[in-house]
Amino acid sequence: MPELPEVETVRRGLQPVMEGQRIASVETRRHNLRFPFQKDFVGRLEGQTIVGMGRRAKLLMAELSSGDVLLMHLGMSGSFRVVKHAAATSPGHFHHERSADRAHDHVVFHMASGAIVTFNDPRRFGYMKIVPHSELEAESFLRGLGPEPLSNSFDAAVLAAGCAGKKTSLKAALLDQRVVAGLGNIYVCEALFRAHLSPKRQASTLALRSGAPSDHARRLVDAIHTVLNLAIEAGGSSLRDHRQTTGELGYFQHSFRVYDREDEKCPTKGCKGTIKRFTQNGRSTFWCPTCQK
DNA sequence: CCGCGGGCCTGAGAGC
DNA sequence: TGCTCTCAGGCCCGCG
Repeated sequence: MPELPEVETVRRGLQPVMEGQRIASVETRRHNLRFPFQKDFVGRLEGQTIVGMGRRAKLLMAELSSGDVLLMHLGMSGSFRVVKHAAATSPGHFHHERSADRAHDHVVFHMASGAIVTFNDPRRFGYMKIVPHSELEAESFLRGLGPEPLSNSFDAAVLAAGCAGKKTSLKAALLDQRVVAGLGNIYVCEALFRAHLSPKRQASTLALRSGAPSDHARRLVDAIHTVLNLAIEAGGSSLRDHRQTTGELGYFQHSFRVYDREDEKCPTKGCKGTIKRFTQNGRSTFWCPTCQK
């Protein structure tokens, strides 16, 4: 499911019910997700206040008053849901507590406010890990991540430098979280389409030209910014698993220009091409061979 | 450094 | 209905 826009959508949904709130209790309903829960996982959460709910790449990061940080990754099928709001703040929005007992609800957060938040993950590729704030820099899930694509630290020069010398395809480079952090298969396809760049192009062709980033790099950065911002505004893309924390679907899938649109007419004005699909690095690439060069 | 295959899991959809 | 097969938004490993 989740690439940067979906994770950001989840973060924005969790923030009002978790940030500034104390965790009363936590249930783990199995011993593992992708990895076994750490020893005393629950004990390090209960009683703590969530000072901030942040995001880095596809990771949610809940900063705790203890100085620990709870890292949460949605894997392929993970989702969070606010199943009950704080009693005092939204008395009209009671949700029956049975909604906290759907299949694959693996972790349940009971906030001191009365709010209940569940983490559901059928495939269990997701994970949670508690790391002391002072050890974040050494944390393997964070170390080596490239720039945040929507931050000031990401621009055409940075992207070009990240692609320099890479013999792999441009698509593979964009999926490499060390080059830019947070893109996945959908948004890479969509950004390449919007930039009119071929997924097959060698990544190094975006490299600096006599010290300045190429127009291609500029176009691609613009396209990445545009598609991520539009997707966040739409609450992410729901192909199967992604839900907002309210349970609503995201709706950016209706705005896909190439992803999952094999055999459709290319939406580029004046282009007579047809959207094609092929396998690249073991994953489906959707593109228009006529206008992506 | 790179591509590839396999693995981790479950569920949805297609075809028979 | 039900079986079998393929595929899925992520990511890691080992191999050649």
